[in-house]
Amino acid sequence: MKKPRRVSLSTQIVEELIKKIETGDWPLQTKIPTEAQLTEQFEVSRNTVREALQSLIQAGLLESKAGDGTYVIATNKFEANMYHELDKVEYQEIAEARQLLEKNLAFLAAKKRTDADLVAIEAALNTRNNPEFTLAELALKDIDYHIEIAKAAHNSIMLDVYQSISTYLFQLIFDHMQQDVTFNHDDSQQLHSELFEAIKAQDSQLAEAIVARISSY
Amino acid sequence: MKKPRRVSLSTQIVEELIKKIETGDWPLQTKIPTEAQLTEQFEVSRNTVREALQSLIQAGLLESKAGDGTYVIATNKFEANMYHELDKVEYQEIAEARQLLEKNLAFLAAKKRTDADLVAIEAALNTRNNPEFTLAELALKDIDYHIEIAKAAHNSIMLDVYQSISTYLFQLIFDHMQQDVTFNHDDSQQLHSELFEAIKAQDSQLAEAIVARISSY
DNA sequence: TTCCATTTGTTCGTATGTATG
DNA sequence: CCATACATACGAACAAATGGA
Repeated sequence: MKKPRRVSLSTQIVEELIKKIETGDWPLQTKIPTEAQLTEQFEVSRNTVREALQSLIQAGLLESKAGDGTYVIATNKFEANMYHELDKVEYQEIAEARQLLEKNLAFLAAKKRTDADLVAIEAALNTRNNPEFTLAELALKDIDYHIEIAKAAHNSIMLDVYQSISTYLFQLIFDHMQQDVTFNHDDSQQLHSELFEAIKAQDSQLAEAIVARISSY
Repeated sequence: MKKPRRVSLSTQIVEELIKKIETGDWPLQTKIPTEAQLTEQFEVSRNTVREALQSLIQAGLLESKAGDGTYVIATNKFEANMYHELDKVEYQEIAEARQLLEKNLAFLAAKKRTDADLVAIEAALNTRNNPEFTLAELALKDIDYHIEIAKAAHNSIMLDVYQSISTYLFQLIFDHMQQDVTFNHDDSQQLHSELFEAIKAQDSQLAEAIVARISSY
């Protein structure tokens, strides 16, 4: 009843544009093609293109500037609703939010992970545990690992939230590793492996506790 | 820098229509004039009328039915937000995210609340505990109360996240209260008062535990 | 600084499709 | 089947803002 059999052209274009944004083809701050270019690409009228753009502007993903162009200002619904500019937020707040979210996500992942999730998480873990990595590389892989866990939590809202701040986590994790003279590669690996095992065993309490140890490391 | 730039015709029409709705000229369920009539009345093209109507449909104040007409379904923005229709999956995810975030926020608030925060939280609590409220009003005040707690957590990221899902929370909380035949106004008040006391006493563990009881209610 | 090409913003007219009663 | 009303789409024109020459 509620499903329009025919999807309007502007809706189809909205889908295409969202794909570009979510896959990272058009990262934050990207100036997207002009309306004229999109008109040509999609072979529709400028009005139809504008209708699609208007939807995304309304949703808070795009922002248009007269005489200039249209820019990507958020990559998902949740980022769009954030009133604050993430890059102006206090370092300490990001660190705190990170720890809380990672605890929540590990808890959920342990409860809800599928076998397929386990495969993905283990793959990320093995990549992360490459001893040849520099600290910078390790920080990136660390984020990848936690994002896999976030996916296993099967809650798209929490995943969006975590991904929104993950961009800013790199600097945080990297600095942490560098400044902490006691940072130990092997201990860190050990903890992350334990986390995987807890999720595998579906021990959500343990998973949460291990994340707390990782974060306060 | 915010100079009063020219107002578009469609924006002017939006304002006229809102006036009609808010003053009660067009009460709920009113079938408003057809696009053709509005075109004539405002002396603009049908496109311009449609653009204005589209804004109000997006805002949730109007609803249009092809082949029939356009109807008033809410008379202010607050009502409009109540009409958020959630599918089953989103519903579950929001409920889950809500519980986790409220636990996190209560924990942080208990640790970091200032005396000024306490005043604000207590005021929201007292408002919430008005026994004359209907369930709908109670649901709204409930959200206000939790947002005050979120502010006391002093983490702008977590606050943003919570506020961004709070628009969806009304339906969630309202349904919960309505469907739960065991829902007890007094018990609910008691728990919320206990939560306030725990935050006041800065007992973060207890605050978190109470939220868990509230959510699983 | 002014000027200009580019780009988005607004508005109109028109045609055709789709849903309702 | 038909009249009505909304839905979608196209084309065109001019206005206004922007950034750079």
